[in-house]
Amino acid sequence: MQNNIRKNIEVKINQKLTDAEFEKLSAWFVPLQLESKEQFVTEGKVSRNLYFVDSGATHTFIVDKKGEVHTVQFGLEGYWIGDMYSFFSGNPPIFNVETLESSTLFAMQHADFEKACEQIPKFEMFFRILVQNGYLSSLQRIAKNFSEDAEQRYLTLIKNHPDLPQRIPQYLVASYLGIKPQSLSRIRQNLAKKK
Amino acid sequence: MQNNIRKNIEVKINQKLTDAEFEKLSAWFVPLQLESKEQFVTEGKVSRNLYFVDSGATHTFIVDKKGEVHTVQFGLEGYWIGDMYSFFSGNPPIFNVETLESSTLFAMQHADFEKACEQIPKFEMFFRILVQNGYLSSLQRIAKNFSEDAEQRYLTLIKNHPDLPQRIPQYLVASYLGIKPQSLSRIRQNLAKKK
DNA sequence: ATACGATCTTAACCTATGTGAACGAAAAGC
DNA sequence: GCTTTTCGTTCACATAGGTTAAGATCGTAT
Repeated sequence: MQNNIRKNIEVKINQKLTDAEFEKLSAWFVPLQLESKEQFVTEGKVSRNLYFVDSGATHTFIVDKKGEVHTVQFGLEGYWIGDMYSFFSGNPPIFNVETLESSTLFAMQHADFEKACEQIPKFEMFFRILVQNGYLSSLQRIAKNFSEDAEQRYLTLIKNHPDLPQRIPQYLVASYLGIKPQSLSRIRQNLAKKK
Repeated sequence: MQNNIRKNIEVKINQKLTDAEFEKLSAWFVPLQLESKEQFVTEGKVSRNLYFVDSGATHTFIVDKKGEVHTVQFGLEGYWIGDMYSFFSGNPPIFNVETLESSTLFAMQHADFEKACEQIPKFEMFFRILVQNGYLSSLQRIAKNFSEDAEQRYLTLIKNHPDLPQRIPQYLVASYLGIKPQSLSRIRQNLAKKK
């Protein structure tokens, strides 16, 4: 059942898990079936869970002072999501996370995460790599946001995730690109004309 | 000599290091005295070192296709810097790092880092926290860059680092804020008028 | 002290994106 | 099936920041 998790971990650490290791891990990942538009992590409400997206889609976002939504990342199949700050500190989260389609997640509680790190060194290694990669890619995203305009960022996004426009409402894609929906609409119009 | 490192680690893990632990660690941190404007990590040239800024200042940056510099982060006293991607993977770095003042750094080689993580669990814990914090703050920065204009970002920056304008050339502050030096100059002019 | 290069300022003009509003289309509720 | 939101498009106009270029300052080397 948690086979996607197994594959995901094995690819990242570039090693196989033994069946014994995987069985232990499996027990700590609780399946969670959600409908579309369910917000399961809310700014301010402690969430000591780490989630694996088995199928479906989510987005992690903040709401600014003007009430505007800014998407920090999308979570598609095979992504690990949640509010790491709340997960580790036990303080209320900084981010919100919501499903965008009906989704199957696996949730791991912080207490079980600690056990997993202690008992399965490969899992600890996996997690270190996960966080490192996330950190690096967010630094690169900061730089890209400064050096590329919205059109280029949009093209890169749909090149990397061709299915995204079909799955995710356009106003959320805009919020990920850091522009308004009308601007994304205009960009798409310009791109259509160019062809 | 490496006392700042000791304090830095102890604060982050919220525990004391024993003298024995600290002595071991000390041996793995090699002091490095650099002049201003020395580039010690260069995009493309493998750098398997992690650096602690004991005194001085550095900036981590990328150069885009147009040859423009984008500062990803400044490293002041007490900051940990370097190209984590190269450090862990052994591949060439994604970022460049350069001193902005004459600086005293401590460098830790990757091989020693591995030993430190194995032999001193508190160090491994420290490093996990360091990377997690970095990841979170970069995600927040992405969101802030979208929700605030350059003037607000500038005000926040100098509020958090009042000494920065005296230490760092303005064109680099601009590159950190994601704007051109002329624009920062204009923003400062507007702020002066407002008062 | 002088001279040169690097940095900062200012200003006029340009462009990408924001704003507000109207409209149509698609989706959701009844 | 009809109605009501929600979402996407388009347009006219506003604005933040980019571009270019000219001077003014500052720093450093000679």
